[in-house]
Amino acid sequence: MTTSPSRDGSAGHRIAGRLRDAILRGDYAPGARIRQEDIAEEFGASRIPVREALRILESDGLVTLVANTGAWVAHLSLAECEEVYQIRERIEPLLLRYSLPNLPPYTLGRLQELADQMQAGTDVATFLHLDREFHLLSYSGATTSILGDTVHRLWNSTQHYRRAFTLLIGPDGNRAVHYEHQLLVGALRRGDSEDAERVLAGHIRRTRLELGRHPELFAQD
Amino acid sequence: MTTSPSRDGSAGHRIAGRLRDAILRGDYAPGARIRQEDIAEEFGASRIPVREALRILESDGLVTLVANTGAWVAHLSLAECEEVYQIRERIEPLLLRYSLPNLPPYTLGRLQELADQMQAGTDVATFLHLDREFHLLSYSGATTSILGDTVHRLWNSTQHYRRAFTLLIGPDGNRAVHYEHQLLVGALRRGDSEDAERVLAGHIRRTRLELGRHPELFAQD
DNA sequence: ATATCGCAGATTGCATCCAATGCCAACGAA
DNA sequence: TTCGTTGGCATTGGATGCAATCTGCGATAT
Repeated sequence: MTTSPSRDGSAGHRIAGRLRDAILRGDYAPGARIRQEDIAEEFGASRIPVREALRILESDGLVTLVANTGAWVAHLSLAECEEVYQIRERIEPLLLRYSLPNLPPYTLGRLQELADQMQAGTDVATFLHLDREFHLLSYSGATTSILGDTVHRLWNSTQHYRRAFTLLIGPDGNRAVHYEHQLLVGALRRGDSEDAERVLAGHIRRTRLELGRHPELFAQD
Repeated sequence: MTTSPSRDGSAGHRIAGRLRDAILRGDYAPGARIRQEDIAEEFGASRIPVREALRILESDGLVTLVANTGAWVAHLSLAECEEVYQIRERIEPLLLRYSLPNLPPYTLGRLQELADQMQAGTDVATFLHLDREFHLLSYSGATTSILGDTVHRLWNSTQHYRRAFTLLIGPDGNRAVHYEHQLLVGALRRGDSEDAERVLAGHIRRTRLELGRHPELFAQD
């Protein structure tokens, strides 16, 4: 009774979770319209929990709602995407600092595994999955509530462009990514918070600058 | 047209706005329970738009929802509040940097007015209002979407504790606040973004450290 | 006396139906 | 031909009623 039956208790949350996965997986393109009735039918529910789900996803930054008009899969302009990366560059090192003292050896080992696996080379979909797991796992020691949620939101809202970018240049398009991952794991294993923060900030910053060189990813339609 | 003024957005948004003001004004204490039916009756609406409003306020960080159980006015622990200030310390200078180049002379003059007015001394309620207007106005030149919203959320979620703290030490409890405001306006008028960012970061940091000396503001019940 | 089980009241969650709003195409006038 | 208007249609927003779930109090057994 205290386990987790109420986690996905409400239909609204269940629908939100499934929709979130679908959007993050790329099943819906940014800017695509979402009709309440379609989703309701797809999940065998009425439109009330669908509206609930859309609200949740809006607060996640994955959906844009316009009153009396409809819902669309959120899309970012290049400027907005760079903005997100600027925010991440400043707060993810902070989150990492909260996390580092609480990372158990097992997790540090797993991080090394993930970095090695990415460096060894994989397909794009796997790389995206591993990269996401790598970074979010490095934050898993943090017991923060607001900061962790905020970072999650930022990751989600840029997931699509991260995929588009990786598809463009390939999972090995820039070796620096792997070097930075290795340096980050090294700093974490030494417990060197300061160095880890610096490497991470540089990692995010470099990604932002690379993204800025590909405005075609943000073409409006 | 002859009906009620429901044209300014959906009823859910109207209710959310009114509730938000009430919470920020302190009409509801953190941790207080919010029953859907009470709010619905108060606004002469059904519970559907009330739930919409509660969702909006949850994404604002002002309300905590628990499935099948209810809604409460959000309350922060000291650790969470310090966390919010750590985030603000890192991203508000960034927002200020986006804003500064677009601040018109009129706004700079108004900022000077506000700083002077606070320094001249007022009651607590007025000080809180002026301080909020001052800082948010200094960000008004920024055309950012995500960053501005994030900062707004953080301000809202800590508003209650800012009020409690100011009530405790008075609007003149620490002169440094006014000096920092004056330094900030000076840097803004000179267009010195770097200095403005530094002053602002210090301002937020000092406030965080002061808050940390008053854990009694966060007593749980 | 204390802990546990169970029932009743209260509260939230969801489905159905109806109203309001926005979009769009067809029509008419300049 | 082009612009403005108007009507219908599709979609979202809201109210009511009912089902599911949780909290609190009381009874009972140990």
